[in-house]
Amino acid sequence: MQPQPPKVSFKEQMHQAREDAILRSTCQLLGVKAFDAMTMDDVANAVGIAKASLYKHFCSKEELCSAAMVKILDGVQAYLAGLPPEMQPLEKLHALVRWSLQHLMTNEMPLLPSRNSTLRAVLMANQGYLDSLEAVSHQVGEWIAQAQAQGTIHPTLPPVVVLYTLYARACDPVVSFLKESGQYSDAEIVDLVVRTCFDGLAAR
Amino acid sequence: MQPQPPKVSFKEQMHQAREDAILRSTCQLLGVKAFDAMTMDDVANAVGIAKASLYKHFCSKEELCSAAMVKILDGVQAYLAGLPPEMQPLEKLHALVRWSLQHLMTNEMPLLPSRNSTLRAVLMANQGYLDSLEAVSHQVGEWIAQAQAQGTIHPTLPPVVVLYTLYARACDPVVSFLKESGQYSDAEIVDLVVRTCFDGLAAR
DNA sequence: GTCTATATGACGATAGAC
DNA sequence: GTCTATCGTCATATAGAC
Repeated sequence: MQPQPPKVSFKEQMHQAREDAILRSTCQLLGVKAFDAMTMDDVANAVGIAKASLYKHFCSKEELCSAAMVKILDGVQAYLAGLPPEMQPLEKLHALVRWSLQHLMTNEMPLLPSRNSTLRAVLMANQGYLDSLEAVSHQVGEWIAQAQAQGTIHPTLPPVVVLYTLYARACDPVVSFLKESGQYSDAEIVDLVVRTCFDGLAAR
Repeated sequence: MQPQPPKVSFKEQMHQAREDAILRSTCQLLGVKAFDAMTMDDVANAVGIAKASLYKHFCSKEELCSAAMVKILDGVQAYLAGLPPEMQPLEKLHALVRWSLQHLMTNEMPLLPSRNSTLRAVLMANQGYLDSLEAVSHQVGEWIAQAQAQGTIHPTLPPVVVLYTLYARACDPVVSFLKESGQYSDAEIVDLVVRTCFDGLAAR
């Protein structure tokens, strides 16, 4: 008799698939409502399972949301790793902001929780989140340094200011406001925000 | 017998003073925690009165927070009206952003509620807030138009994008992150954020 | 593991004495 | 108008049957 990896794997696959579905729903819900406003009933209904079943996968609302956020960060990390190596550092930073804004446009969970949010406090207490954030920040930090060395990002700006300014686009309320005004397409809004981020408001 | 305005006025002054204290505490609390996370007990404790007394002034949490926000907007309006007329439009816009950021640094309620917040939905349903916001926006909109005519704000940017981008500084998470990093003074942080807002990240 | 049903606690709002 | 005490409601989390 051979060992039976597929049989064990099937059960685990089901488990994993359910967990993914839970995390996907959580990410979408957290894009639409704040941490405090989102209930575990919301998540259970969105997934189509009973609330009690959620707690078989995640022992608390905090842990669930932290896991969802880590999933998002892992997605960014994968996207950044897949950018063509010949791309210029400034272009890679552009791509990062575009990626953030496009996900913001489709109401997914923001890459960065906005200030004063309960979610922020939850995440800052979660080591897994901090580790993932550090990994992404390290990669982005390299590109910032390279862009400053090349003179494509202003060299006198502290790198950490550049980093946070880029991250902040991921929860920029300008996007929602412009979207609600109905005057611009999603693509136009992304272009406009990317432009104001890198080029500023003042005339050159 | 003459009419007695001072006597009536005294009682009203007490009432007004209490109401101001309630609004001040509310503004501070909403700077530190989100609408959902702030409780009426928090407000009552901060003011030093019983929770039931709050409801003699404001009939609901929503109304209280809307009033607090209108108070903030009135403060901006007064500040903007007091700017010297000889000031250039671009400088007035700089001053607006500085004002927002300085209040953000002291953890007061953001001028603009961030996306997905329950507070945003509450405010959008409040006519008094919308009126005050419109008044401020009208004034700022004039300066934006003037600055674009002078060529000090980039003329091809839609004015509404400029307006929202300025407003968004009032809830910019970059401020909290830089403040928590402890590397920069409050004044330096304000300078850096004003600079990235108007001049962007890219080298000129 | 999934479900229904429930325990527990928190918060918005009010009743009623002073 | 201010207080203490309380009600009604809702959300997190769990118990226990299947």
